[in-house]
Amino acid sequence: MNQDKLSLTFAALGDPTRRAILVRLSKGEASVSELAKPFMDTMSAPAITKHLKVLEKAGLISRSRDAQWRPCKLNGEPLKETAEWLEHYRSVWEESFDRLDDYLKTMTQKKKGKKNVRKK
Amino acid sequence: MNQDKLSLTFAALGDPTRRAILVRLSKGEASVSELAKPFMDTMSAPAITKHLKVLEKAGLISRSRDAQWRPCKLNGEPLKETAEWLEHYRSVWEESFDRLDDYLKTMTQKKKGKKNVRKK
DNA sequence: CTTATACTTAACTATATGGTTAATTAACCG
DNA sequence: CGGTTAATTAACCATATAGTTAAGTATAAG
Repeated sequence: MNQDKLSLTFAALGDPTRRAILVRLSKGEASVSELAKPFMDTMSAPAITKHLKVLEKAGLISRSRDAQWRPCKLNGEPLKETAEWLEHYRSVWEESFDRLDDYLKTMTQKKKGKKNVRKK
Repeated sequence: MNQDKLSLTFAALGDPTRRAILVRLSKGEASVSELAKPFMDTMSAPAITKHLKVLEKAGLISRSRDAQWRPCKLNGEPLKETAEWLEHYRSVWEESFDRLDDYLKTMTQKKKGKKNVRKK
């Protein structure tokens, strides 16, 4: 099931219903039925309960109790950690222009053929 | 299978083996066997092939051909998109201190009881 | 006490995921 | 040609995921 925190978070984010729930929660606490409302026509209540469990296991939400309601609130911490993981590789996507540039230079040179890519 | 791009990317990132592969690729192109090396003792070659397919379907890597080798290279674009999705919610984790502050204020007041959270 | 509302649990189903071993394809090397 | 290396495909398996319906729990409200 991939126990590590990052994996749980990324996996939880890998579902559009769950991302939509998080977006809603970023605007403030909400009860389960409030969260379920946009999906009422396409999804049953137990399905939402399950999604909430996934989010809770990933630490993305926490839940309290208010009479028969179980208000959910967003916990940003795991989002922060995934953002930090990605940030570590920002150079990869920012340097893509540079690498395209390198590639074009290599192609227009066309002196010695390939073979300089692999080492093994 | 969750077709949308973001879901595919997040799901692909939800596995530590695949993240390790991406980390390796951020240091430059590599053949499949190079990528497989750190997992040789715990995982078979076909398992790596499958992980690479997941990464490829998410657009995170692209593959070329060099004799019997199939060098993989990282494509940062989807990482950028997931980072942007997360960035949209940066305020959520940055404001957590403020919200804690609010909470403490509310608790020390302790005048009118709860019930101001839910609307439904 | 009964009923309605909010939500969860249980049991089940279908498909996806992550892994395996064995066989296959493809290219190079002597 | 025959062998070796690189990687994929096929067939299979166990478990996880994402959903369902039906039943159960908990609280509020008449």
